[in-house]
Amino acid sequence: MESYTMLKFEKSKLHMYERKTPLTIDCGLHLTKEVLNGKWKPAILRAISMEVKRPSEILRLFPGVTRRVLNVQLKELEGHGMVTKKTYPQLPPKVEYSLTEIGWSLMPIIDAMNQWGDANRSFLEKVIKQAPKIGETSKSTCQIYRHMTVASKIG
Amino acid sequence: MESYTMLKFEKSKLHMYERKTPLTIDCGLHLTKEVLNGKWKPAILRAISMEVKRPSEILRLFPGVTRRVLNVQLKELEGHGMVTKKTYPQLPPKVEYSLTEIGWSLMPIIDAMNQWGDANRSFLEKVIKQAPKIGETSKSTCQIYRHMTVASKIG
DNA sequence: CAGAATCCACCAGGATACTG
DNA sequence: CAGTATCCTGGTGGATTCTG
Repeated sequence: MESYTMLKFEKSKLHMYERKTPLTIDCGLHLTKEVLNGKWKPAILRAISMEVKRPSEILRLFPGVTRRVLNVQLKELEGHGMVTKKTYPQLPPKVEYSLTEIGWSLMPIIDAMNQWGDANRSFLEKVIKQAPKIGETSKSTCQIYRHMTVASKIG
Repeated sequence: MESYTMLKFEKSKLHMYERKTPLTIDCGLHLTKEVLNGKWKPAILRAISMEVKRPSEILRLFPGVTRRVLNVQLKELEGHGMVTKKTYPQLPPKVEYSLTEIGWSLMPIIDAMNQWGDANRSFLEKVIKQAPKIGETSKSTCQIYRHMTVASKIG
């Protein structure tokens, strides 16, 4: 087609053309994805929403996450206004995170993700294993359900 | 609260308790995240759900995505069973993607993400810009709304 | 227990060019 | 128009160590 020839020889012009309706018509998808961007962010938010709010507790909950990574992601969540951090000036140090209002408003989405994954678990585990590519992520573990049990026992 | 005191002084007990069912209790969150893992995956799914099903159309819709990346992510989505690919053996080649049933079942989540991002756009754009870290991702553009308009005109 | 500082490996994804 | 092959880089997140 001619347009292809154009693309080859008049690339700059076409480029300009494309750029005419250029940018920043971001859809909300990307904003949300940005906030949830991080291997453990949704899980962390979910944990905090279930009263697992101390870093050490969260670490116990997710054996796969490092202290550094947890700190980084918590800091990002805090920077994005999804959680607030409360430090108790005592020894040993004690820190608690809580969801902000907007952080709470994220929970339906996270719950939906969780439910969808659970509902389709067998299928998903199969196809994800089949896929040669990123199938590694499945090594991440999540003990949140267990914690719920434990928590209910504690409570 | 007493539960917290317990958590402090009988930590080891709690710890043991948690560790007893040690691992691989992946929660659905990670499965979902795996499927949606990719800078453009949700947007692509959304596009396909709105009858933007040809690669060239999708490319036009998202100026930020490359052909190669689009192909990769489409292939992953196909591998995960979220979309199916139909190739028309003709010249010029024509390809159409459609959502599978399970792919469709993902749309409520994607829509929710989209709505949440839109509903909190001003706040999110502010805090994401503030955050020194990953604020770059905002350069991604999304013309899906534009396309909707265009599509309605075309249709 | 909380958290910061380094160092580092890996890969997602962008740029480019070519084929059918 | 669709798809592949290379090459390259930036950033995420893992490991380790040290402080308060």
